[in-house]
Amino acid sequence: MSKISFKPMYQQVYESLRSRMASGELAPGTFLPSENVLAEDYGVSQGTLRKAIDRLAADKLVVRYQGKGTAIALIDSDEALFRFFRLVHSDGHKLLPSSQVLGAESGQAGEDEGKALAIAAGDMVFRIHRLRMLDGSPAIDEKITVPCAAFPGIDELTTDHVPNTLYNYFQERYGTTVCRIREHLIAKGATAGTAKRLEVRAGHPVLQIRRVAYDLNDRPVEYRVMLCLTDHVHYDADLKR
Amino acid sequence: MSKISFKPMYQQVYESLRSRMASGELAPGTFLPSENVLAEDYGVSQGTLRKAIDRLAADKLVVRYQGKGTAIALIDSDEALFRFFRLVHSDGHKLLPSSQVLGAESGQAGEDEGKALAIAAGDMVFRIHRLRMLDGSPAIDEKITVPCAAFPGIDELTTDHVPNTLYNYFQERYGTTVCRIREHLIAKGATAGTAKRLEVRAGHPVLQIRRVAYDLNDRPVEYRVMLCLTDHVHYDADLKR
DNA sequence: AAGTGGTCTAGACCACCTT
DNA sequence: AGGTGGTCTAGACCACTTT
Repeated sequence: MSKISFKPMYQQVYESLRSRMASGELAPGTFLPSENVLAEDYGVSQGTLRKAIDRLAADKLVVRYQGKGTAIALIDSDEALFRFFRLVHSDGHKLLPSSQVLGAESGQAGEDEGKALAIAAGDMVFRIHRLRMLDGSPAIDEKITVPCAAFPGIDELTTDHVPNTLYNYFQERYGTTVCRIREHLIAKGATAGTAKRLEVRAGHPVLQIRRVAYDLNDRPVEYRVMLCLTDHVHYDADLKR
Repeated sequence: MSKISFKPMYQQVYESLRSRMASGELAPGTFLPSENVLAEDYGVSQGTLRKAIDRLAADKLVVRYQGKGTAIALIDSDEALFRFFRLVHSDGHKLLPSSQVLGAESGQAGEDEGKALAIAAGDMVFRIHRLRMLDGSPAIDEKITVPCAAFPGIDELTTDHVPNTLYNYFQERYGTTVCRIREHLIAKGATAGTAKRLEVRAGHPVLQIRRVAYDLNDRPVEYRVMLCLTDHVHYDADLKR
């Protein structure tokens, strides 16, 4: 073994478990084998194995229940929407946007989409266009692009059957877990189309959020552009060093 | 001992070390006693003590050097500016803004400032107004408010002597370590004054970032409003779950 | 009672830095 | 050589959940 490739055991175990989750061998919602069993399997002590699971738990890929076991995290349930949703009402109260799907159809990836999703321009993608409301008035004009190759059969979705918690759908139907997103924010004037949908004049300042979502293998699985009216809402970022 | 107040030893040690850092007893840039010594002091095993320091290291409050010891993190040096600075050039290359101080004077806190800094409106504050440039053209119109009570003597700063890495200055002169910031982002049209300074027309869309910075005791120590031209720059947010 | 995760210990060996 | 942090082990005891 060459020296530069040395990795601590707990890291190897961490990576192994993580890739077994990525491959679908360990499915969301099920329980891991107990720490004793896993330690035996990997031929390490329980302490070393715990250190690996500590990292998975810190990543929130896994949830521990004392006395019961360790479960592979599900993205759905209670806070499905809010894990990656940083837009909050300025009054502090929660913000549960209803949404109205304006379109859902497949097409060929453009320049931007291809680059964001690490596919070739022209590859098949599926697009969802949706308008999210807040307190009854339109607040977010949202366009979502997803590579068909990663989600076979997704192009059969119709406007009336787009799930409103998409990441939950990815996980349940495709075993794809979104575990990281990256967002680029700028301020710009609303285009004519966006302005009409948001019921403001063209050029009205809107917050543009360009998001790329990554799965457990660090591959981009979704590209999303949101144009937000921030008159009664703001983007909340909390940076701990 | 009542049951509900039970805390694991490693957490007690973590909190103790953290508060000793907050009080200035453990100063930034110095080294902690060795793990063996600390374990002895606290009457715990080395493993338990390591777990406490693991958390401090995860918080980046402390840096470990194998063979040398564990140092209390300094905020200055190389990446002082970029730890909390999320604005990056759209071309990807780094962005080192030069700044031009437009004003630095004390005054009384207004409504917003008081609420953000958890002080009463009317309490003395010190304000810095500064314009940051990017590639030679103005890009950020920045107003900073700091409570005088937390930084005695800061009102003696003059326009020509405002340090450009403020958090570094807080730490070196006052022993105050900014360890967390919270930012609220919205898009809005530039006011007349801002527009003039940024050399755009009034109403031009700008990204407004309202930041509150917190010290180790979780007390707000700075309030900052940045108005950013995002024509060649964007705000970069990375959310791992 | 048996199994699970949660805490804590004592000790071994290693890699790295300093003297 | 001696001290520091980094890894790993084996075992103890506890709290919680299930059977």
